[in-house]
Amino acid sequence: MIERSHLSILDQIDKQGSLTKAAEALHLTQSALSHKIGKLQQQIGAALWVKEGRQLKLTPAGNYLLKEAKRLLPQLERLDRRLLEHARGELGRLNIGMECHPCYQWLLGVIDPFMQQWPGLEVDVKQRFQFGGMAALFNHEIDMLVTPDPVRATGVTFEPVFAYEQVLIVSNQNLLASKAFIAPEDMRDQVLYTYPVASERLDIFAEFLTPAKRQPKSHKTLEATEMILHMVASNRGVATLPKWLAARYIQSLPICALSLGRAGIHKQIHLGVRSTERELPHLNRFIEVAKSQDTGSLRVD
Amino acid sequence: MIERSHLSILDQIDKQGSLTKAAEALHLTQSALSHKIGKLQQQIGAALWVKEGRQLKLTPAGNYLLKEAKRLLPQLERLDRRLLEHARGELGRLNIGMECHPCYQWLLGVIDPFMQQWPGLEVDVKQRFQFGGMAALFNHEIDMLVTPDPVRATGVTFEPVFAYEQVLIVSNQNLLASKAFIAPEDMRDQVLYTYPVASERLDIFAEFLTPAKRQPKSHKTLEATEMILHMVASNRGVATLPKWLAARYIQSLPICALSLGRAGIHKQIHLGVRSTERELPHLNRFIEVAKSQDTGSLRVD
DNA sequence: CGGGTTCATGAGATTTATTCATGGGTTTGA
DNA sequence: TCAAACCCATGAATAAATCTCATGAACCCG
Repeated sequence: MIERSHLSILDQIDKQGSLTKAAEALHLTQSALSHKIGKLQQQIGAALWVKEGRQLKLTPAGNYLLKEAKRLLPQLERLDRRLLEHARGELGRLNIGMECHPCYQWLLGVIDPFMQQWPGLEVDVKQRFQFGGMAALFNHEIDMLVTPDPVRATGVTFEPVFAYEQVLIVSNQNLLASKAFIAPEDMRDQVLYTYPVASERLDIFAEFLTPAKRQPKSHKTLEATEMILHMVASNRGVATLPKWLAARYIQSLPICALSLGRAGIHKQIHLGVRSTERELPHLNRFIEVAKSQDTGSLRVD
Repeated sequence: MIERSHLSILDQIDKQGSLTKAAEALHLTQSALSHKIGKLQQQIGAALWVKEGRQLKLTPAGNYLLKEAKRLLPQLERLDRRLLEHARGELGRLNIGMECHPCYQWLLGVIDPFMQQWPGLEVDVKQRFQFGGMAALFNHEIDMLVTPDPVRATGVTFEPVFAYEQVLIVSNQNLLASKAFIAPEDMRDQVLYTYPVASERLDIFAEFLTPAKRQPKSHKTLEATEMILHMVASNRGVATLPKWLAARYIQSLPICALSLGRAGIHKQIHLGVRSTERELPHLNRFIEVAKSQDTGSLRVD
């Protein structure tokens, strides 16, 4: 029976590079740890390490166990933290994951009214996932996924909550600024700024440039929305944003928004939850609040 | 720090219904277990059970922990089993999951040549998943998912390996047997037999009947392909099958196969793996073998 | 109200884990 | 090439934990 402590040992020996240092990290003597791993290997009937020089090197079985340790330990650590929250009397926590950068602005507008309606529930938002948002949902790392690209898979349920148009923002100085809408070939001479995301997951590529077999002059990435806007405002490039978000900046910056193609790129933000939890009252309420925001102040287009 | 043994305790008290019986199941005395849970609760600083009458009842925190236990324990048990396989010197195991009933016949034709090319690797096929095939893939319950409905999500990669047409099989006595192809309204008077799967996941509904707003006279489900064929042969209903699979039975049974719509419903079996493992030699090889089967003896249409 | 059942508790016995002390192998560099 | 530094293994002694036994209190049901 593999225990959590065994997984920690594998992990620490890997992290620290030697049994002696791992022992220290685990608040044990070198001897204690040596005894422990000896017993562990005896118990499972296979070597997990072999001595290579004076170092320990993983066997295939050890490698497998280490991989699983790195997958399972974070889940157990999360368990500890959430149990601590229960002990502190917190009602619970809603962990939200996001797979779309600009959704953050929208999400904030949903979280505020929700938290007022459901006081005591902690809300947390995560944006980075080792194995992607879907894996995080299945692993219970998050309870709800915010994404414009829902997935049809058993075990999760997605619900559209907010429709928006994805537009190109360009400097007023830019020659494109006078156009009624953008054609794929217009991008040929443009520097495109986006968030650092694989280009297959960027709508302007997936739904606009790639089908027309076009490319921008170059493609640069920036983390912060403000930086991207700054680059566009100074006419060093163009970028895509949701129209409602672009609208907030158009008044204060010398930029304008243009549809991508005559029809424009139309997207919907979806909220995904595990199907077994779809009817949980707080999740249900959150989705309702999110939908009602749709017609609220954010709806600028 | 929650240990595996703690999770087992939660699980057993839930399963057995009382601390005393759980103690027995865990090969402990009632006293030992009582001490253990006392200490556990002290350690995490929150009650997990309250005494209700002479029984124990879970608190919200306990309920949360139980839910996580039921999710994590199977993963740890799988870990034990696979480690045992390593100890026995087995090279490894390829766990394949399937989300489409009739794929089984096809899969067998792929597994055989693969196992010959890769002796020593155990292959196992699972068909039931608590939280769906995608969750099983993310949880490492399986290493490869066979499905006709791939999903675009980060963390997994799907690859088409086999194209087929989904056809309607009807008795030669059936009035439809003489038609060139089936129209949605033809189904109005038919009893449809399918595998027991949610109808949204059945192509004949999702791609044929529902878009045309039609329904069969009734919809019955059966587990076994042979039973379904028997019902069709005796003209008690109709069913859908991949064309290549139907072809195997058409010679020996009084049935015939018809396209659904003029164009027919065309599907592809996809193999999905975790993106991080896409390049693993044995998975790569399996996908190659699966693709090469495409042009092999199974290709009957 | 009494027998049967369930869980809790303290003290002592038992098992398990850890440390201490030591030794042997490997690498490094003067 | 040889000593110093580093790394891991082992056995015996010690410390800590876990478990059992014995017992008691609360509860349910007839």
